Amino acid sequence: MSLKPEDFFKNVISHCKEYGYIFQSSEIYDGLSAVYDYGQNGVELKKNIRDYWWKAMVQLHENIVGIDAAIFMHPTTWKASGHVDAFNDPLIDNKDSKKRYRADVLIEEHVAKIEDKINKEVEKAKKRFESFDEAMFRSTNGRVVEYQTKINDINNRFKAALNAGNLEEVKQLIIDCEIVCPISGTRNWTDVRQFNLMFSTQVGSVSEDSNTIYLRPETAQGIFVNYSNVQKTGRMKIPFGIAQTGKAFRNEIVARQFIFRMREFEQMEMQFFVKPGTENEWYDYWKNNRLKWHLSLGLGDKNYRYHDHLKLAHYAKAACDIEFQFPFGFKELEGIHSRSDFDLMQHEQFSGKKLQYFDTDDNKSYVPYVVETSVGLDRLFLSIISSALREETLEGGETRTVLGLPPALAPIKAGVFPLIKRDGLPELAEKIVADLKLDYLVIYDEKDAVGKRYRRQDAIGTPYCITVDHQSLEDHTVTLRERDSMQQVRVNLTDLNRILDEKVSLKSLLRTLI
RNA sequence: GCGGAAGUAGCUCAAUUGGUAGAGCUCUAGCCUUCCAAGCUAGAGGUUGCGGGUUCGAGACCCGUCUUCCGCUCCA
Repeated sequence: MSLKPEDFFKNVISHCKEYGYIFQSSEIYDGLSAVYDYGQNGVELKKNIRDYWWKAMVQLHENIVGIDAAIFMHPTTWKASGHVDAFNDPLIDNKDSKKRYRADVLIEEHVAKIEDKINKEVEKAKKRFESFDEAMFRSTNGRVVEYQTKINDINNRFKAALNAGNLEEVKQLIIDCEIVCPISGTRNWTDVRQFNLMFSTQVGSVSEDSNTIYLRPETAQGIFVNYSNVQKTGRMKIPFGIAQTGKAFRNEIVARQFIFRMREFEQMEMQFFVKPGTENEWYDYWKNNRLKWHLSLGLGDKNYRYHDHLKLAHYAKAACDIEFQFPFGFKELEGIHSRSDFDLMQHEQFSGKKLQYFDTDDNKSYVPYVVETSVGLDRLFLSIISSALREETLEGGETRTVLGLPPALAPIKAGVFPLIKRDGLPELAEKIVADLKLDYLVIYDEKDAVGKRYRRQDAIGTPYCITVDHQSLEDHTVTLRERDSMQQVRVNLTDLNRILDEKVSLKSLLRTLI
């Protein structure tokens, strides 16, 4: 593909729209930013990806079960998880440099500078006096006391402002401290805005107070709060996992790049509960296992890489991403995190319920450690569709647009065509459709020349086309045309089911994982 | 949120300095008959993203707004 990545990405987006994969949300009302709808083909591809993940996780692992937790959860869940506190950043922009800062960070840095000044005074004094009482110096030296008072004032004002949710006061504090933008050097600041990661809504009648609940920003907490339910009712023995797919919602500051970062998106997560001390080996196991799953899609091994996190989130002991080479560069596709016992401990503390596991081998109880695998279904969708789309130049200079989807994931498994629209060919084709549709989503098409029908199916990624001709009426054979090679073979009607089963069923993909 | 670019039929794009909104593909009905986007006939599809303004007249110029793409920023 000689197109620039930027233009190629535009092609992907318009192809998605043109062929019923993805539409912008509420398009007739000018759209809704960073929200997208899946069309008639998109919903099938997405469902197939989800099924493949689910079967690879739940069906192929005897010690993994699934759940489907509600999107609404008790508000305390998000206090326990850290989402309420950790994601309420006050933000401020410098109008000259166009740079955005966290207001709290600006103030903290300012305070740190004053502290530096104090330390310098202390150092100077240390050199000057033989016997030096640092505590005494700090509490009596005029300049140091002045600095310290300033720091205390700033901290007090800042805390009070944050607690009161008074963002104007935060801005005033930045102005009063004469904080300048490190880039532009100016004090030309915008107002401070609070950015909330979580969407909130009200339960019960509208006017009742303090019934605010959140739309979950991750599905994982639904698993953690059900840990005990599943462990007990499923008689699960550690190590075991709980899988879940579902919608999550994040109020991203900038949500862009098509379906890569959306405000409403679907996660596929699996939380694996292990004995403390064994988390590292399980972390490695899932790191390998998940990459193997991705590679099985056949999108090209060089399109994937690991990215180990150096800076870790508050709950994590180790974390890595599996990144994929999207049209706009390598970006996170899946995260594998060693979450320690952080989440279950937090929920124990906030709920007052024991979330422990009695290990019969050791004859003792403990809170299990967790290794998480978390993949974005929409990102996976984008990785697949963007690497599948290609434009080929055929002999004779014609071009054809092909969506080379993994056959097992393709929305429509086969197109069934009568070569011409008479002589009983449509009837036989309809009969084939009636038979195949019990197992697969197939499509009947009799409009236009057969070559055109082949191309139509190529563009939506249908892996096989079955064409009925006059010979079919005599010997019950049809031509089976393969999408990528455009090769045709003559096969018996009675073999169709077996051949499709081999080529396009999820089973064929799942087998590569074992 | 800031800066840049863009928005015309389902898709890809035209439309002279401001002067009747068009083509190809797609789609629908029919003819023809046929293994790789064939041909013919007829038809559908538009308040030029939306709202104001300037003008005798706006797709074009001005203002606002929405959406998308790119860059910055943020990202459990």
